[in-house]
Amino acid sequence: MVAIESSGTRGRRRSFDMDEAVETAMKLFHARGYDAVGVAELGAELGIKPPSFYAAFGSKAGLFERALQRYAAGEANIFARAQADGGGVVEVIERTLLLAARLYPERNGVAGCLVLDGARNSADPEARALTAALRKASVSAICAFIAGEEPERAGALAEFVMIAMMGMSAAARDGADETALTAFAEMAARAFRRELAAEG
Amino acid sequence: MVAIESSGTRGRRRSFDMDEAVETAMKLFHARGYDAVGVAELGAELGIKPPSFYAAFGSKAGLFERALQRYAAGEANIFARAQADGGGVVEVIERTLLLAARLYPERNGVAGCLVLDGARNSADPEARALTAALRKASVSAICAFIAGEEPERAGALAEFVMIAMMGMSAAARDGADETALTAFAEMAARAFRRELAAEG
DNA sequence: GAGAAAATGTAGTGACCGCTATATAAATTC
DNA sequence: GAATTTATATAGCGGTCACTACATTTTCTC
Repeated sequence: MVAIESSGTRGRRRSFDMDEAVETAMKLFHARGYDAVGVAELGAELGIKPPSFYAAFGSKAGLFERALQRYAAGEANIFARAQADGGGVVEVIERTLLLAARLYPERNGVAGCLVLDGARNSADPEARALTAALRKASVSAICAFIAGEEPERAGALAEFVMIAMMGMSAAARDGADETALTAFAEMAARAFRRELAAEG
Repeated sequence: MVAIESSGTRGRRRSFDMDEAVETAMKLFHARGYDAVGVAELGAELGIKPPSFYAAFGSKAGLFERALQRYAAGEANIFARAQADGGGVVEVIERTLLLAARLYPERNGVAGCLVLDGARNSADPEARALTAALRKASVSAICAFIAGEEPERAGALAEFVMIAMMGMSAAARDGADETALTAFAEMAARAFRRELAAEG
């Protein structure tokens, strides 16, 4: 018999698509937060039963980690996108803030940032640690970038940007629309520009 | 028999102090969020068993509502405190932001604002609605105050303050200390001052 | 004291939590 | 085909969730 589709690995083939499952889980976690999405619901939504779930992802936190990786690697990595378009510190930070204002408002039940708010108030230390690590990496990247022009105040300025993003994410999850967030982002961007210009 | 302490109402007297119980519940909800604090833990911490709990508060959300009222009526009502000290819009808003930076950092396991983050990601719509109502009242109060000097842009400016507070609360819950929050608050206050001064 | 009213303690409700033991089905290599 | 490997389905684990039925104790009014 000729194998129609040989995968090279033996054993029964997975009956569901991993990427698709992680994508679905990502949306669910993003929409309602880590704790509010149960394994039973994930299994039902993904079309897989508990044993397959745990064979594939190890645990609920394991799937959350994959969802976070997918999130951070995609278009939700706002600072990376803003940085990719080039320009100086002021331009990139302004683009970062405005992009957040455009991406955070609710769309299909999803609002804010998964990294900033996905595990907020979670009772699971593992889930909190996963998002915390990504936040730390994010603020470090922003800090390093700013340090290229302003090494002295890079830390405080990066913190300013991060806290502003946290505010926008929280506000978006509380229902703020793009207009409101953009108004905030523009004020924050002006503030950043002026802080950088002062005694620079 | 002479009644040693007649309460005027008949029936067995409550064996615990209501205010004390609400205070304890407030701290627990504030520290870990609404969903992460169970009725069993509340009962154990408050020293009351389920039937007394439900007789006194009606439900877990009922106790949360009392905790929120206590919180909003106390020293955590930052804007009210800043406003009470008098001064113009710029002074009051600056005081508000700086007071938040001083109050939000972790102290005894409690960080950030109960109204802003106490029910974040909660699966209970009632708990979310309770905090949402207080947020709405807060931003309305700030807006009305700003409108006294700047009726045109009061809405956007109040939103700016609110979103900045949300950012500080979230950052505090993620571990930001007073130094970091104060740096942010000062930048936000300068931004507010300049926005108000521009074409005012 | 009798009766009513309010709070209490004991015990347990059904539902959901994340997770797993066990057996079976489907794919491989030999 | 036999052995191995992987994924599947069925069923259920102990634990916690918010909440309650029921009987008892305490305190009131009369």
